Amino acid sequence: MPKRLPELSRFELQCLRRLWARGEATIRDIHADIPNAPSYSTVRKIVERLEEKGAIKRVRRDGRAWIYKSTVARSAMVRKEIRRLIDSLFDGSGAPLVAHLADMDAISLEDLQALETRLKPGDATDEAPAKRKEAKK
Amino acid sequence: MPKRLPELSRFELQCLRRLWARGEATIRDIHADIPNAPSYSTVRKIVERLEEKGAIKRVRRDGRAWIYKSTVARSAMVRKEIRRLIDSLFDGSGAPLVAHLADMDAISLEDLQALETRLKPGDATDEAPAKRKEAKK
DNA sequence: ACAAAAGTGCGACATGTGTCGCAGTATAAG
DNA sequence: CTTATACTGCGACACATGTCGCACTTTTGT
Repeated sequence: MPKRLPELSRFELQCLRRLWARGEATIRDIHADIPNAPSYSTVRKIVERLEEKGAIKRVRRDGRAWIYKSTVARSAMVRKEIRRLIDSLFDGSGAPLVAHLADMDAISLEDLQALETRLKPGDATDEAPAKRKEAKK
Repeated sequence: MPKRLPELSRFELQCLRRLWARGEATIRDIHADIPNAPSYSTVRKIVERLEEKGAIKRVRRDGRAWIYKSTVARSAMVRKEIRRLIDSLFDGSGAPLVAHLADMDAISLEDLQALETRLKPGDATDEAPAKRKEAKK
C-alpha cells in the first residue's frame, strides 16, 4: 500500500536527496554533502522535521551519531513533485513541459531519442545508483 | 535584460495563470476561474501580494473594479519553475525529468516524436493550447 | 440624492519554513 | 575515572503563505 507521501519543502527535499544518494547517512554526512549548507543546527532541524513527517527514520547509530535512512521511494517522491509542477503550471499534461524543456535547452535530441527507445518496455528510470524498487501502475 | 522574476507561491502562480489565460482580469474574474477557490478576500490578498512582488499591475478599472494584467512573461516564469524543479530533484539536467515523465505516463510516444521533430529548427514553442476542459480528479 | 451593492484596504492569524543557539547527554580520550 | 567533545533535544525567531473579516469608499439603481 502506498503510504501517503508527505509534503516536503525545498530544503527538506534537498536533504532527502543526500540520503537517497548515500543510502544511509548521519546528519554530519548530509551537512557535508550540501554545497552552501547553512549551520549544522539547521540541517539538524530539517532532518528532525523529515523524521516527523515520516520521510526518514533512524536505523542505528554510529558511535554518538544516529544514522538515518529514507522511508520513501525516490521515484515516488520525484513523481509527486513532477505532478505538482505540471498541475501547477499546465493542466495536467506533461507534453507542454517537455516542450519548454526543449526550448530551454534542458534536453537534447539524443535525450529524446534515447527516451523514445526506452518507452517501449516498462523500465523504471532513475539516475540514482543502487536502487531498483519499482511498482506497477 | 528582463527583470528579475519574483518568487511565487503555489497559489500566487495559480492566480497568475488565470491572468495569462485571460490577458486582463478583475479579482472577481480570477476568483471565478479558480475551481475550489477560497474566499474572495483570500484571492484579493493573493492578488495584492502578486502586485507587491511586481508580477502584475493595474491597467485601468471597469466600473468599480480594477483590471489587472501580468507584467511577466508566462514562458519565462514557466521556465523558472521548471528549472527550480530540476535543480531541486536532479542535478540540473532535464533528461531524468523526461524519463520520469515517460514512466509516469505523463507523455506519450507521439508527444516525444512531435517534440523531436520540432527540435531541429530553432525555437518558437510556447504552449497555449486554446481552451482545455479540466478533469476532476 | 440616497441607500444598497460591489470593491478596496488593511489588519489578523495559524501554520509552514529556514536559521540558530544552548543546555544536557552519550562517547571517546587521557 | 575524569575530562573534553560530538551530538542530540528543544526552544526561539523572523518571514512566507493561505485564509478571513470588516470598516470605509466608489458606483449604480431608483
